[in-house]
Amino acid sequence: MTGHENTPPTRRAAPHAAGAARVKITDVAAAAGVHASTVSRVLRGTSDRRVSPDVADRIRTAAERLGYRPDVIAASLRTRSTRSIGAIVHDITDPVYPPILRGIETRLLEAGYMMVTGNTGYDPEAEAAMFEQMTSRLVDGVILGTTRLTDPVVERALAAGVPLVSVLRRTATGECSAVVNDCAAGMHALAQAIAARGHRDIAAIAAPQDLSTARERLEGLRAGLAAHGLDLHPERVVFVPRMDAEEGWRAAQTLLDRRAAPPHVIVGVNDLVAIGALQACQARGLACPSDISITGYNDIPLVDLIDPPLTTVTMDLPEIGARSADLLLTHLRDPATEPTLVRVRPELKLRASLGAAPSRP
Amino acid sequence: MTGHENTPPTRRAAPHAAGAARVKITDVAAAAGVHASTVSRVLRGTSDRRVSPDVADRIRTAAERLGYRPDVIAASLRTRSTRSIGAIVHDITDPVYPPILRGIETRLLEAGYMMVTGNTGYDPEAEAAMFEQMTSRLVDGVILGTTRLTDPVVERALAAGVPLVSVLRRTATGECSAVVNDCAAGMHALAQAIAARGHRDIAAIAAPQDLSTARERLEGLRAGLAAHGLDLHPERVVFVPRMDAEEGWRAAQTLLDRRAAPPHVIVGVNDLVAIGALQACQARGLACPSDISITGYNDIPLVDLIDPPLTTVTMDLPEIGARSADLLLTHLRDPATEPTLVRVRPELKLRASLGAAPSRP
DNA sequence: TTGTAAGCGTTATCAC
DNA sequence: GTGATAACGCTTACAA
Repeated sequence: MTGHENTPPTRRAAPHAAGAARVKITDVAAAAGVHASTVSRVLRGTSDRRVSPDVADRIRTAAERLGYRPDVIAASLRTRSTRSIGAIVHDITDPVYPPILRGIETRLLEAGYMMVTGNTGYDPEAEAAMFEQMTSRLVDGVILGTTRLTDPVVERALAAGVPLVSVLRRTATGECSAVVNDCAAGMHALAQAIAARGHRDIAAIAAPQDLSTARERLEGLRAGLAAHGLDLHPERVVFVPRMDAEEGWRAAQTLLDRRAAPPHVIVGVNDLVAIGALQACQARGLACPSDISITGYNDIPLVDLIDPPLTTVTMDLPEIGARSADLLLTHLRDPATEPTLVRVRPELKLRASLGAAPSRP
Repeated sequence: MTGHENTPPTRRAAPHAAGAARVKITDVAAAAGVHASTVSRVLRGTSDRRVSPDVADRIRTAAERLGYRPDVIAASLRTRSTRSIGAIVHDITDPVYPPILRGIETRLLEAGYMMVTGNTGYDPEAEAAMFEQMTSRLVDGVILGTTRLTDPVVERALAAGVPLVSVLRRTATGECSAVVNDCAAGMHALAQAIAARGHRDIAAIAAPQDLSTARERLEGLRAGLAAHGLDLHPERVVFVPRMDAEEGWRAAQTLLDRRAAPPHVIVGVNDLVAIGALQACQARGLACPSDISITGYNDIPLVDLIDPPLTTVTMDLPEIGARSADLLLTHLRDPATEPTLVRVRPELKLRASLGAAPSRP
């Protein structure tokens, strides 16, 4: 992993950009014997004004022959639209994001937009910086996957009139459009399954409550458990700063250290955390699910194949991405569109990591 | 994936101009009592001409007070640089790509560049279309993760003088810079481990040979096996069109159908394919590794936790991404830079999915 | 139906 | 040191 070797050169073909000057719209116009504006009208397909078919043909032929491709930057300067949008996420290596981004991109391409992506690593300052960068007229709108319940970036977007859709998470007041998973519903279903298996001592690894997902999952779990006469003792809840496996491991250690007896179940705020917790338990000699049950959320790839297969909650991430793109495109088309909240219903995936309650006290 | 040309112009979007007109450089100039060009000099920090400190201060204060942020599009039109680069991959939901993209983005942000991403779904036409879109002056250069051994996109980039670096894969002739994993080395190590465990009947699930990764892995495997007196019978090789789990499943079925006895080992071209094969074997009642061994490549997240843990080859993907970004930035700074090939050495990860040869014939 | 001309906001290149 | 001016390549009222 450390040993790199640089192989020197084959020979370079031609010098660089210095070469062929870009063919521009006036070149096409000259070749077709018309004015640049006519070329623009034809190639852009503006329907308000028609051009005669033969002129149009001549222009298209010339453009083709010269290999003309419009300079999108120049066009953007004039039209005030870059036909690209920004997507900001915490960490693209969190498996929950790629399917969402894929869904977004697919829909955007259909609409002729490009996608600019940015990772912020859970750093609010990086979130703000990324947003500023993107909205220096680089993008027409933003899809925000880092949204906090009260989010400075969202406020900034609102103040600056930047079209913005929140994906996966939402703000407290719903002043911007969002496409989210119904976390409460997912957690209710999970709580029901936990109660049905006779578990009484429930623990949770929760995440910062300024993210709607984290908050709704914790509250949903509490409410769901309460419906079956169960609760979460404060000693049985640990908060992690980031929702990854390493933090999950650490949190599980904390949980197990707090009391002599391990809990019956550890409910992870997401799959990565649950996997970290699972490893921590196994490292301490606790077998899952016979000694302890563990659950996650998101159903990321391969959690159905680990040992034991992880009980989790699944959702249609590409669909969530696609719908957020749709929503943003709607806002772009009509800035007066009211903020909308789209909830996508999740589905419980029962697997072996959630077993029957152990016969311990 | 192909039809993303023009959408009928619904209504000229008035991108984020909800109300407040953007403050522009002339506003700052007026507020500071200087000319716009002076503002530009100060804010941009061009060192060729010095501005008196108090004027500079006045300008910075005014800019701050007015909340001025330069219009990057307008600047790009003038400077001919957008300070963003494009990253093209087959499929961002393939876990091999996110760490690479993360490495690329980190390095780019440090250098003040943004990243535009695009997925092509293994479709050469989509690759070409994406490249054209991006290089309509939207990006200064491209990092290509879809590179084929002879690649029209690379040729196009060369002809058009678009700075381009290939990541993960490379072309046959090495006419463009590339940062790759040393697949042959990885496969040699794997072949050695296979031979050492007494396996004789080796099968492979290979991928299209127009990708350097696929070709080098297959050839590396062949060479590695040959070094131990083993070979790959043609009946024991299946090619998949895409390197995902579904195709791996299908390919394994094909392999198992071809002969009465299953092979001792199935070597997957990557982890996803190996996982699909593993599931297919298990579905047919073959236990891994007691009845059959299976190996992958890439060491994607969680393959160490599945049942059985997957033997695979790992590499430093963020490093590969970062180095490709470095290389592109170098080409951007000095277009005369010679094409360079960087090889990153991989490391074998021996896990339970590779066991001893079964005692069958 | 097509041409004319005025920008879009910034920066490079001159003057002064 | 600072200001004036002319692009950068394209789009779009408006004129013809």
